[in-house]
Amino acid sequence: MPESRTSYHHGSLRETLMEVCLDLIETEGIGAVSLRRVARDAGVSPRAPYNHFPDRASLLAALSERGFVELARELEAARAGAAGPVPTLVALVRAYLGFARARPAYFRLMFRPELSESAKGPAGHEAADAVFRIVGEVVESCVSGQVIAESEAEVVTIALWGFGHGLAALWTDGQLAKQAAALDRTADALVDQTLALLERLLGAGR
Amino acid sequence: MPESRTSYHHGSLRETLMEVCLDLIETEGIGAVSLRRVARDAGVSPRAPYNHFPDRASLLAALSERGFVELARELEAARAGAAGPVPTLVALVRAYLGFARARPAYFRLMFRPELSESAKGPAGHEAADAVFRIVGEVVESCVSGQVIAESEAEVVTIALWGFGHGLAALWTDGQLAKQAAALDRTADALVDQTLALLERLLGAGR
DNA sequence: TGTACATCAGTGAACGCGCGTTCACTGATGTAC
DNA sequence: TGTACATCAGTGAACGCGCGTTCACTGATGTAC
Repeated sequence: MPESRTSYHHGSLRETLMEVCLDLIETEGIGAVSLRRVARDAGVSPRAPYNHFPDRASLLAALSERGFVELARELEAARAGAAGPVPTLVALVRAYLGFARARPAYFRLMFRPELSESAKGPAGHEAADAVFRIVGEVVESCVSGQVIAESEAEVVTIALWGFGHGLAALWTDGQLAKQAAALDRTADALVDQTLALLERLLGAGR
Repeated sequence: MPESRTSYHHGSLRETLMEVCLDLIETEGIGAVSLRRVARDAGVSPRAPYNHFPDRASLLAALSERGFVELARELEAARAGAAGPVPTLVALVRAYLGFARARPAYFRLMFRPELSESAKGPAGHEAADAVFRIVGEVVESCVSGQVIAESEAEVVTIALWGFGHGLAALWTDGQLAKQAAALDRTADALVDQTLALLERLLGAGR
């Protein structure tokens, strides 16, 4: 993704490095990410990234944080676009899955503790908390709407998170496609049906 | 974990290398695994592992396969120890979570496609399929027991897998502990309650 | 509007390192007779 | 039971490589006067 550069200065190298890094994670995995490689792919000398990130870990941490911000944004959008407690909850899970599908590199990075956890600054933690808070709030609205018992709110939140996260992980790692093939289905269809099942289950509690 | 060796020959180096590798993954992450490092930790020269594994990828693939075999064994044990369709299904999920908790190194390795998928031989795929087959069979018995509608069997299987896998992943990656702390609970308690919720949900379908 | 100068964001060479893997070798073990 | 020999499973040095990071430098840009 190195757009050919005409001037000595790049203009937006920081941004380019982040994009290149995401591409690299997506196509070759996190193992392939090195600052040198990212620089090379961005068409810049090995030293150049150090003007924007103090070290390799910082680049990954910055991406992880941005991933959480993006995810929070998409969850907010899903919430805004849905009506009623249960549809909103399902929309949230759908958005979580859609994010993992559309941006697998972010998804992989965000939940890989050994690569970013320690390097994650307070901003990163805050972004991650925002995601969980949104889910919590929507579950809360389900409690108000008497779809979920108050005593179960926390555990339902965890269960939903696990459910969405697991499907997302299996999807981005190709496991779902493999099993779907064995069932003569596509992974997409399977996910859709699974979400429908979830909606029925939650609706039954109403 | 290098037991001091007295003889020139190690006796069970292959086994030792695999154990050392698991330890390494658990304590320092997959990124820390190199053949040289594993050899060093096993108290053996850098060349020694090549008498047992043709290359680095083979060691990881062998471990991944063994992980699936172990998981299948534990799921079988859980099935054998439970009575009735729904309790058996819950026992399966519990066993899946227990496996991830007890052997996080295996769990991480097994589902990391970029590290083992391509290198995985037919034996590896077979072991992975066995795991999914067990879950499928138990869901099938739920269909026979009229706990689950036949039309929903496949999608319930996927949903359960996603649920269990997601909780397991969040648990082993420390995410669950983080959120549990925010709720003034332990991750273990949260998982237990979530499994109880699952049991109630499945029971309601009876 | 020009000019001097500070600062920003690049280059390219170099460092030391651990890695995967290979080479030639050797101590220990097993087997045929 | 001994002995010659094949084979197995180690050692240790060496290779070339890409990596993270640093150094000294330089082209481009912004700012004070």
